[in-house]
Amino acid sequence: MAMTWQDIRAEALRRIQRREWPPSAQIPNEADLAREFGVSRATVNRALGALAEEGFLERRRKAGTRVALLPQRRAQMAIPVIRQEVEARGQSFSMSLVARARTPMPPPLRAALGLGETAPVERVQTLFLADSRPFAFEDRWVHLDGAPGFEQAPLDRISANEWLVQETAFDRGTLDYSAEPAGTTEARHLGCAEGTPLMILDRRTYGPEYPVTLVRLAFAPGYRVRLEI
Amino acid sequence: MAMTWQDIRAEALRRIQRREWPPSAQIPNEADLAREFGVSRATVNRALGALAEEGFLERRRKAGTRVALLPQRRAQMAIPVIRQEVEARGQSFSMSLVARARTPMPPPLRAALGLGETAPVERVQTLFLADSRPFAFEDRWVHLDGAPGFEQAPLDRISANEWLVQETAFDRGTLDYSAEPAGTTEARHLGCAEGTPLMILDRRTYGPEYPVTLVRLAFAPGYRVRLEI
DNA sequence: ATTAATTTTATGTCTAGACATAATCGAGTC
DNA sequence: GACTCGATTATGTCTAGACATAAAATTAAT
Repeated sequence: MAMTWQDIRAEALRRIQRREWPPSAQIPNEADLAREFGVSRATVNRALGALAEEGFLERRRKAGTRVALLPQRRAQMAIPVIRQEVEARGQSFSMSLVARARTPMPPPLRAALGLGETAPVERVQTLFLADSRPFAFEDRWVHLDGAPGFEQAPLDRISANEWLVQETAFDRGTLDYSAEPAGTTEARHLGCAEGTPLMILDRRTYGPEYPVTLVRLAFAPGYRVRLEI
Repeated sequence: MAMTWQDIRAEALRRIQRREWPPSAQIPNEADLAREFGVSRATVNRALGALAEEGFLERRRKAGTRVALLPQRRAQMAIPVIRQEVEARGQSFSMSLVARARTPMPPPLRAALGLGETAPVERVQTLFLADSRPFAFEDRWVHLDGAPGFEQAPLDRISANEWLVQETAFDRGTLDYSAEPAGTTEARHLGCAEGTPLMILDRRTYGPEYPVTLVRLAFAPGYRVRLEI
C-alpha cells in the first residue's frame, strides 16, 4: 500500500508528461509532496533526485524544482571491448596483431593526447575479425607511463583493448565518431575499396595521472553505433 | 570532518582502481564499511549504489557486493535539438522546409516503427543550416496519432524536431549512427558529391502509447559525434 | 541423492528528525 | 537606483533504527 520512491517517480513523470506540471513551471516543494503522498520527505527527495538526474527536472537549493524546458535527455551506450561486441552478435571472435613497435608519435597526435616530446609510446595495429571476416582495424598509441607493464603484454593472446581495460585504471575519456573514406591501409585490411565510407572511432583515454591511449578504429562497412535513450 | 557519501564513493573507487579490491572480489558489507568510515549504513549504501549505477560494482541482495569484472562503462551523449547543437558551436542557425506531405509510408519503414497499414503519417523534409551552410538534411515520418496537433504545427517557424520535443511526451527510443555514401537527394541538399561519406543518424522515438516518429538525418561531411565517459 | 522448506544474511528502502548549504528575498544603507 | 547584509527557505545530506526482500545456505523430507 505504501508508496515507494519509484511510485512517486512514476507519478511525477506522469504529471510532467501530461502537462499537469508544464515545462518550466515550478512544482510543489518536497515537504508538500511528502504530505500529499503520505511519505517522508527523504522518499520524495529520492524520487525527484532521480528525475533530475534523468534530465526531466531542474533543482536548485532555495529556488525549488522546475520542469526542464527542453527535456535534455541523454542517450547512453555501453562501451564493450570488441570481443564482447562481436560475441554479442553470435559471431566468433578472432584477431591478428599486424604491427607493434616503439615509434615516435606524430606531433599532432601527441598534442591531441597531451603528451610531451619525451613521453614513451608504443604503437599497436590490430585487425579484429568476426566469423573470420574483417570487423575493425585498430591503430593504437599507448603511453607507457600511463600503462605500466604494457610492453610485456602478450598481445597475440589478449587484445591491447582488453589488456588496458583490465590492467590500467582509467577514469575518463572521449569518443568521437565520424564518417570517413577508407584509406589505403584500411581498405587493404578491411577488404573494401579505397574511398568506401567507414565509421571511424577516435578514442582518447585518460587515467588518474597520465593520458593512457589514443586509438583510431575503422569499422568494416555496414557497422552501426546504437545508442538507447 | 565527517565523510560525505561522495567521499566514500571516491575512496571505494580508489580501492577498486588500486586493486585493493580486485576485479570480481567481494568487498566488505555495508555494515562493516559503515563502522570503518564512522558513518551510518545509509551513507555507505548511497555511495556503493552510485558506483553500481556507474558500472564499477555489482550488487545483489544477500550475495553481497563485488567489483565488476570488466567495468562496463557507459558513454553518454546529450541529445540536443539541432538548433542548440548549431548554436553551441557559435554558429547561426537557420532552416528551410523542403517538403511536407501526407504520403503513404513504405512498408519496411512502417514495420521498423511498428505501425499498422492504416496509421496516418506525415512526411517532412528539412534542411538545417549553420552560418548559411548546409549542416544536416532531415527526412522524417511523423505518426499523427502519436503526435496530436502536428498537422497544424507551423514548421516554417519551428522545426519538427523542436515541436515534437516540446509538444509530445516520449519516453524511449533508439539512435543508430552509420557511415553511408551520399545519395542523390542528400548530395544535392548538402552540396557535396554523390558517394561522399556521410554520418547518418536513424532515430526512432516512442511515446507512452504510440510510436511517434522515424527520422533519417544526414549530416554534412566533417560532422563528428562526441560521447563522454 | 534430490528436492522442498526454513533460516540466515546483505542489500533495498522507509521514517523522523536534524543540520548544512546555496540562493533568493527583503530591509536598510549609501 | 544600486548595493550590502542578514533572514528565509528549498534542497542536500546524515543519523539511527526499522522492516522488506531476494537469494544463498542449511536443514528436513522425500
